[in-house]
Amino acid sequence: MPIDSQPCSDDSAGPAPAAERVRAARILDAAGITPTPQRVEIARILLARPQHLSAEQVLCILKQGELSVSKATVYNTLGLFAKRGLVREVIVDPSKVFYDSNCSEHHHFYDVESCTLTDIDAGDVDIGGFPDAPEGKVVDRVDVIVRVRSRQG
Amino acid sequence: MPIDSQPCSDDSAGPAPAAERVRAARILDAAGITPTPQRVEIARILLARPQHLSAEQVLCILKQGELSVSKATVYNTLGLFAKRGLVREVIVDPSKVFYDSNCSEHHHFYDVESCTLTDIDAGDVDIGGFPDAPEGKVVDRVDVIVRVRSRQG
DNA sequence: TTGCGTGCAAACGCTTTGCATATTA
DNA sequence: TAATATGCAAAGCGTTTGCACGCAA
Repeated sequence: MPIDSQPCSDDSAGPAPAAERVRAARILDAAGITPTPQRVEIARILLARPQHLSAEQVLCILKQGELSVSKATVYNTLGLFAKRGLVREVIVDPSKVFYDSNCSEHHHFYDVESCTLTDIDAGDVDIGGFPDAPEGKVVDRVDVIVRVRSRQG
Repeated sequence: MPIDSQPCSDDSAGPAPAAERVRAARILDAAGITPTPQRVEIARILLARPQHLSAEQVLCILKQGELSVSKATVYNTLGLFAKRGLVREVIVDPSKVFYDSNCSEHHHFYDVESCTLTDIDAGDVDIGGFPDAPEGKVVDRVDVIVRVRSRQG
């Protein structure tokens, strides 16, 4: 089980933070989520671009900023975002959940050595029909996970 | 997050235990695993038929038998079996790993409410080609997980 | 004032580890 | 005898929960 201690960094070279915060706050409003400072900051980080971050990574990036956000709030907020459809939980590693800010339909490569996710465009994978869901059940979501590793691991 | 406290039971109405143990011991031998009593018992339970059990469920079934097996041994053994290809780890729930005794290629329905896995035959899902694995990487395994829930969840 | 959001610390649950004992080859 | 396996309890780690405080409607 690889331990990824890759240092985190908020290397978003995008618009000025203030503008990003406004954008983030609008997204929260649209999702019916009260845009508190902590939530706006987390949204700003996570929704800046399509990416896959664990709660720990989000917490680490937050620590580099001015606003202090507790661990519990990070977990609560990420859970809330996921419930409201702002991000998607990606479950590929038993030791942690990744939050994916790319909400369009797509799939993933998962590098089991670096614990890193990479998107696979939905158009690049055809999934032929699969059997009907069990009686009384409806399909919630289909995940395709392609686990990769270094040659001759 | 649904809590499944479904009681466990070793309802294998198959061959007599003694014969099953012999079979299990042979499988362990073939995999180069020393067939100790604990390992044989776990193999007997898990490999009796295609099924998906969590470590906790295995532990629970073991408690109903005569042989006592510690929690640590269950985890060590399941991890060893997975490493040697006797079972497959199925990661669909952040809170626990399932061990799948069906090693032929196939995929899964996962009922997020009952935390239950059901096989989907590999032949029933066509996966059109996906992009090449990232540079220097090889595909280890492709998982398709169809998450299902009750109608109008 | 009523409710919601936050921070903190403690609790939780699954899994792993350390070490002494027991078993296997 | 040398190496491996087991049991037990404790430690780890990601995540959740309980509760008091703070702030907005």
